[in-house]
Amino acid sequence: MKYHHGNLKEELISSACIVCEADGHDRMSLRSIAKEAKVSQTAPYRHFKTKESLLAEVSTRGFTELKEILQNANAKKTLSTRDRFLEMGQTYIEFGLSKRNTYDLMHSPVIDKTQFPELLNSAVGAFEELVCVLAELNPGISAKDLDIKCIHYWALVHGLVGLLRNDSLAESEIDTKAGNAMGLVKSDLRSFLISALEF
Amino acid sequence: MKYHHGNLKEELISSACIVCEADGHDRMSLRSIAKEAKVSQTAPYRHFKTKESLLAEVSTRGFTELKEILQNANAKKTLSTRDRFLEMGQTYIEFGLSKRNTYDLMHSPVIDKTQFPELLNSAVGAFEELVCVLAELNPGISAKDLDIKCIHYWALVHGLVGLLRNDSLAESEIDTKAGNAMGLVKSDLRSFLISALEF
DNA sequence: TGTACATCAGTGAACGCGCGTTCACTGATGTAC
DNA sequence: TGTACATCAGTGAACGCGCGTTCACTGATGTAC
Repeated sequence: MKYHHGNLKEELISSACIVCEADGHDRMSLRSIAKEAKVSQTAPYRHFKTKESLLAEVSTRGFTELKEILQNANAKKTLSTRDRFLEMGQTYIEFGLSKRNTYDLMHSPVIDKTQFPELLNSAVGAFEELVCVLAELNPGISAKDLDIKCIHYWALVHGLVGLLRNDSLAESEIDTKAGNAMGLVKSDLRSFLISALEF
Repeated sequence: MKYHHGNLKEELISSACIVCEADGHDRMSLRSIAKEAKVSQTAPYRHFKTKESLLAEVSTRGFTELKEILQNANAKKTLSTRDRFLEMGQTYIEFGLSKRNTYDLMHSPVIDKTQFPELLNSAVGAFEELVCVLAELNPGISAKDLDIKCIHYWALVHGLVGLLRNDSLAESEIDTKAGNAMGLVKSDLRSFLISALEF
């Protein structure tokens, strides 16, 4: 099933991922994606009804990748549950820092997740990886307490990504408490996680 | 020192705050701010060199307000230190949820904080309110451990704001674990904070 | 197998829009004598 | 106190730009007979 280009739909999605990470989801244009894919600016409309539906694909890819790397971290069965949990936290934060613009898109309200079931599924999938390891780490925990723990640690790593990305504080020339503390955390993320996760 | 309008600079800043919260910082335009202030679209240029410098003022106001409400929460001297800390956490989260677009601007990279010292100061001011209460709550703690605790709790509430705002998960029609857990936390924020803050 | 036709992926020009910013201006306010 | 002038806040038209999307098209591919 090859027409002209071959597989432009796929090509457009990966171009969109590249452009999103390069320019940021609020500055990326459909035109720049088309250019990246080396097709005319109207070609995407053969495969995506709107710009939003293409962005939804980018977001879905992001969540799918996040889920996979979390699974990989949790799959290191030579490690203790505790160490796998730590590994997942670190993995999550590194993802958020290295793919910051994609991470932003994933958490941006510009895409209405309820209109893209596949996107919602991939987002929930990443969350459930956290549920698994926390259930293993806390045997016999009630469902409600497990839920609360999940949100707790999710909020912690999500928030940390947000703070660490804020270079103006982290790398502030001004010698402030906030700047100092941020540098401390950034330079030894693992130690921070250990103390924050209260082991 | 009243010309024509009187105090257009102030008026523009408060109009900008209104428009920012209404439209979101990435969708607000200088033109709409001018319209809100009932002046021509070029009038702002008499008081602000660029759009960015006006946005910096909005962000500064946000941090200043945040600092003030945190101070107010911490000033309720009839409460125990623990309860004041809880109060501050709740206050922070409620601010993030009720002024979500302003909160976004405050954490957005569109404004280079290092170019607006007053903005940086106000941001650091809010942070220092957290330092105060945590120092009081943990007498004799080392400076380094205090820093780490600050980042820890700041990340927690910051992350929670991010998650709770994500309505597609929180109010998801689909009956997912993530949706359930989020609803649980949202409906009783205080209980969640108590368990998350590990008292 | 060859031909006529239908389908459909990709093109290039054009649309209308909102934006930040510039510019020459007007007219009110402040000031020097 | 009155007048002439300088200052400067706010105006309205215009600029150039990039954007999402539409449209009529072209030309390659697939299909029926």
